[in-house]
Amino acid sequence: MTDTENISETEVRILQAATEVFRTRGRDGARMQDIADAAGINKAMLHYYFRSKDQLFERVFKESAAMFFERIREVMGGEDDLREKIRKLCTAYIDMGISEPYIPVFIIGEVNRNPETFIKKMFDQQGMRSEFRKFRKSIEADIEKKKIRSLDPAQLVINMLSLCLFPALARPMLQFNLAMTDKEFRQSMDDRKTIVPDMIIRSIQLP
Amino acid sequence: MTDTENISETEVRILQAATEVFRTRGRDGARMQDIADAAGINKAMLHYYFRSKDQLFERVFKESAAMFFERIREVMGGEDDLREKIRKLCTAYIDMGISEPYIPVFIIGEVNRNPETFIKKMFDQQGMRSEFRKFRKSIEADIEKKKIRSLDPAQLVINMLSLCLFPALARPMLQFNLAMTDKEFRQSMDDRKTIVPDMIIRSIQLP
DNA sequence: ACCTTTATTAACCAAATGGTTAATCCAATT
DNA sequence: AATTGGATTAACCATTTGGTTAATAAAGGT
Repeated sequence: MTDTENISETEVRILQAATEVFRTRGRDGARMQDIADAAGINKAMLHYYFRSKDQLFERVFKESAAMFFERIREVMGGEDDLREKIRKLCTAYIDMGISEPYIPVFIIGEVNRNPETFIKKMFDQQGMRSEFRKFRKSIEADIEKKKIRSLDPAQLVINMLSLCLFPALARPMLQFNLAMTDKEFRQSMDDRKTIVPDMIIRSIQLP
Repeated sequence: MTDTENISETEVRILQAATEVFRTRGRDGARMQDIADAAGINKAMLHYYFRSKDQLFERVFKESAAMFFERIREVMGGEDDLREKIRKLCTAYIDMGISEPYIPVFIIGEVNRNPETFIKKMFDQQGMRSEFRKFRKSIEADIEKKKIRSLDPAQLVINMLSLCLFPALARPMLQFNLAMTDKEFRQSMDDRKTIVPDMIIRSIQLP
């Protein structure tokens, strides 16, 4: 996503540091000084390159959102058979929840604290709505052909995202209340890579 | 939860205002002055009754957590048949997501920004772990009696919470990207009160 | 009426924080 | 070598913010 050409090394380091700090502390919790320290540069440089905290945040958020939506866009727009799409998407999101859990946490967290207009502007650039239209069409075709039971495509998407992403969002709570060790939690996320698609597929199968 | 006796009217108003402000703005985003304004009192009163922002936040968080866990505790510990438990829990949580969406958003949001020790201390008082132990036992009994397929009780809990709570957490994102109006979203949440339990129950049924 | 305790307020304070500035450094250009 | 333009820094500034204080009002007990 980030233009690697025509962008100074300092700028890259700032963005990396800002991403780290914003994702862990959130927009309000993040301190410009902390970002500068993490990048190993002077605080004034942040403003030199990005003018304000708002603009720096916007940049980081946009890039995180792009990563977040990349998978779902690919899968929804792809040419695979529906079952295959479901398996791919679940694996991709559960993996993201394991290896980069801060991304969903960050996106969901900020989306809930910001005015609609701001968020809409960011999501608009993701082109999700057109991909979803395609996906809806292909689902409707499958229903027509009686390959799957009649269902609302939006509900299918919501179910997939819920089952894949919620555990990453709620990890500290789940792990504590269900009395799981780090290892056990990690193992159960691995298990979910088959449990979840199986469950989804069973839910769309004809009776 | 809140002792209505032995607590001044001012204290109650502060707590209501603080709950409102913390839930919408988050701990870091919340300003003591805003809370005072919302309560219609002087800022010094906040410190008079609750000493510090931290302690006020802790109080609000604890009460929110109590509401959040109340349902799952009831259901997991109850005497109902498993299918009935599942239906009750799903309805309760989806309703919470509709009528008080800030509660799950708040809990999940803060849990991800705070040190483990802090959170653990709060969750400990919810007595969730012992309820979960009972629930696990009853599931294992059902598996033994071949009433349901063999499964990990923790995964069942994770699946229920995911399908019920994620939509409330991700609402702004889902609604925008799936191009749903407020009315449509609300309707689809209502639909989920049957979709979700059906899906869960189908997933635990013997082949 | 007088005293004590509790509640409430306005004014104040110190620290933190986002942002600015003026000076300096440094590499490329002439 | 001198000039120029962007990169970088230390010091500074204004505002915000959580928290305190000292004075006052109200309530309760004697």
